[in-house]
Amino acid sequence: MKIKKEVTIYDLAKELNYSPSTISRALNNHKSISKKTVKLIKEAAEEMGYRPNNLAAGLRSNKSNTIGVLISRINRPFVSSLISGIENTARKAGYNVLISQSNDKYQSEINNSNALYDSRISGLIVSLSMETIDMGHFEKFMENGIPIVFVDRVPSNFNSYKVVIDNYTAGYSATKHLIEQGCKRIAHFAGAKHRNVYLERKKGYLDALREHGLPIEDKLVVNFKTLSFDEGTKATEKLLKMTNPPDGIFAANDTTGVSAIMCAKKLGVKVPDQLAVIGFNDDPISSIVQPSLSTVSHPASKMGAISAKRILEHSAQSYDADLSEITVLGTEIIARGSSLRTVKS
Amino acid sequence: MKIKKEVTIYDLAKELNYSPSTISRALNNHKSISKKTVKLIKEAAEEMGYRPNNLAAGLRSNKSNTIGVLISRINRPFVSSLISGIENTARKAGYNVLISQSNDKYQSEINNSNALYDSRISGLIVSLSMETIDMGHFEKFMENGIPIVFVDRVPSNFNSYKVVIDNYTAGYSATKHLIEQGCKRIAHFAGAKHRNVYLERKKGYLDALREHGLPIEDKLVVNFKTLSFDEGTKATEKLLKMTNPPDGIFAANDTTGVSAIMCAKKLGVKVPDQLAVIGFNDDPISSIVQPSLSTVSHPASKMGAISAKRILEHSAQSYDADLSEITVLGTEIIARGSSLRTVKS
DNA sequence: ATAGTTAACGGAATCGATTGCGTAAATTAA
DNA sequence: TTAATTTACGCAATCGATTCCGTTAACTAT
Repeated sequence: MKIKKEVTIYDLAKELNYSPSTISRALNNHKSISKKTVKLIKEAAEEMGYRPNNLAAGLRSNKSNTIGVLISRINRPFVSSLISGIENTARKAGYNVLISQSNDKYQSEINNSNALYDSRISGLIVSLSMETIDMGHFEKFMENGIPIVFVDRVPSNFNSYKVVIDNYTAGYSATKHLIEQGCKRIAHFAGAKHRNVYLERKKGYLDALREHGLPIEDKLVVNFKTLSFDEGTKATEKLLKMTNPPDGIFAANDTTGVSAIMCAKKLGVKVPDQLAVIGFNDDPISSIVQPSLSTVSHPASKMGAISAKRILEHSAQSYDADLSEITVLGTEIIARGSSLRTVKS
Repeated sequence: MKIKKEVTIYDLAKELNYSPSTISRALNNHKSISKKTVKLIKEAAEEMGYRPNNLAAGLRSNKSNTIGVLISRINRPFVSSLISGIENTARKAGYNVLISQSNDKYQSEINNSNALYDSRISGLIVSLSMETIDMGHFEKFMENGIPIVFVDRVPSNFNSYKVVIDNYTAGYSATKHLIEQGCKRIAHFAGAKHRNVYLERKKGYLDALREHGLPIEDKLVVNFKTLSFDEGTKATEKLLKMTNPPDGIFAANDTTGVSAIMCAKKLGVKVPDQLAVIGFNDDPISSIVQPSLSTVSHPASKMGAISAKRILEHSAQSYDADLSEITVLGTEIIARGSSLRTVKS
């Protein structure tokens, strides 16, 4: 296989009897080059198969036009939609997207953040790993003026762009919804305490109970490690076999919400009449399970688009931007069969 | 915000009284630098916060250590698992992953392939868009020695690495499975004819019917445009309202398979006894729907890992590699409630 | 007609690594 | 002890753009 030599602006310069500077300017629509020349050069570039070298351009101009994404794992509905939103808006602006998954491991997050840094990304979009507490590995980005947008799973002790939903209100509303359906003893499937999303959903749950005069029982709050299906099944079994089982569950994600429904059905517990369930995220499985799982909408793609836009805006302006801008998106309760009771008990 | 000047190998050279070449070699574990010096330099680099500049290194060495991925859309279970597999193996080898989604549009695929090319990726992994027929936009990669791995949705008229499953056998086995369950009139939900995956599944379906002496009816083969849930629902409705409805459906993906189950239930058609259904992919929804959807396993993550490995191997060897290597992975029929009949009719 | 602008382009340094070639010192072989 | 290697590094070109400063010619204003 013969490997062709690539066409550079020097080749174009020689061919057209212009200097490389003029070629470069023409290709970038610099105003000091006449329209005629620009047209001529662009046509020749096209014809000769010229393709810019981003490595060279990035090295010199110190702009890679690349957004780095640091997430836990890609193959989950929320995350893949998030990335889809990022990629679509980045692409429209001519930016590339570099991805890396930490698999929820702290050390991987550090390594990956370094790898992305080494590629001199224009900005970083991060959803923290489950384990991450220390933020030291993000400081070099700030020091070098590379904007970071934390999305969904954000830190509380680090000042930077953030794009989140109102997890507290969502948790409150989800719980309130169950209360309105007549639930008196509502359990909660909670995630890692140090991750804002789970902490706030739990706070919303607790406050909703309090404000509606319902008792808070420690035994009804299950702390999950990974919020997996199996973990959800076990927790549900344990709850339903209590002498005084709950009549409602607010699960911090849809996976465990669905597991609760399926487990309850297997145990002969009627959903929603004996046990009402609401999840979180609006994953595809939530509308497939029978009865379909009530849930909280999570604008994943939109959050991705906004995050990317923050980076693009930041790159566009040379002056010092306000790095502490926080975007809070609203959510909606999606009431489905798993919680809508015909006769309220 | 003060922006720090980045530390380069020149800074290290000055600080340690070595030449930049020695610094570079030491950092890359070049054998001609003594162990002592390597250790000294690496420690100083660490301490001074040195981070390599991939743009500079890539420009000079003509290796970006980056894999480009070109897929239709990320937020689908198969694709996100595929990318997850790619990313994990690429990362282990110190490679970055650039992603781009065509949204199944031909022109976007062209634009994205150019964008990836401009970043001088070390290799490209492609799952073709629904629309793509012409392969011209991939030629410049071949001409410049950049390996392409086509995965899942591959071209028939382009010679390059390919990683696929045996769609024909999978289609044959899925259909045979329905036949073994007693189905006599089996419908097929088929995808775009020019995409290998759908074409071959259909071929397998047709041959299975033929070899088992079942008639082939045009009306039972539904050609889908996007294989979406709504499309599946409509098709199922139409089929079930025929005077002589099918007693089995082999759907080319799980989404339409699930839609068939749900539609049948709504119309009062018993699954699997009156209508047995099998899908394709083993998406999460397939094990959630009731009855759970029989399907064909699709080793998405493994295919991603293998694809990435092809690129890594190709980059490692300087000699001309055999570009036409095709990897065919096996699949398994996952028999679940939607097709397993207690009493075979 | 002359000075002052503007338009259109060229020269050359620069970004931060990598690497072929050269060389002095240290080590080994004979 | 001397020649032959080997070890451990330095020099300087190079990758392919971008961009700060000119410079020339055409044009405009007075």
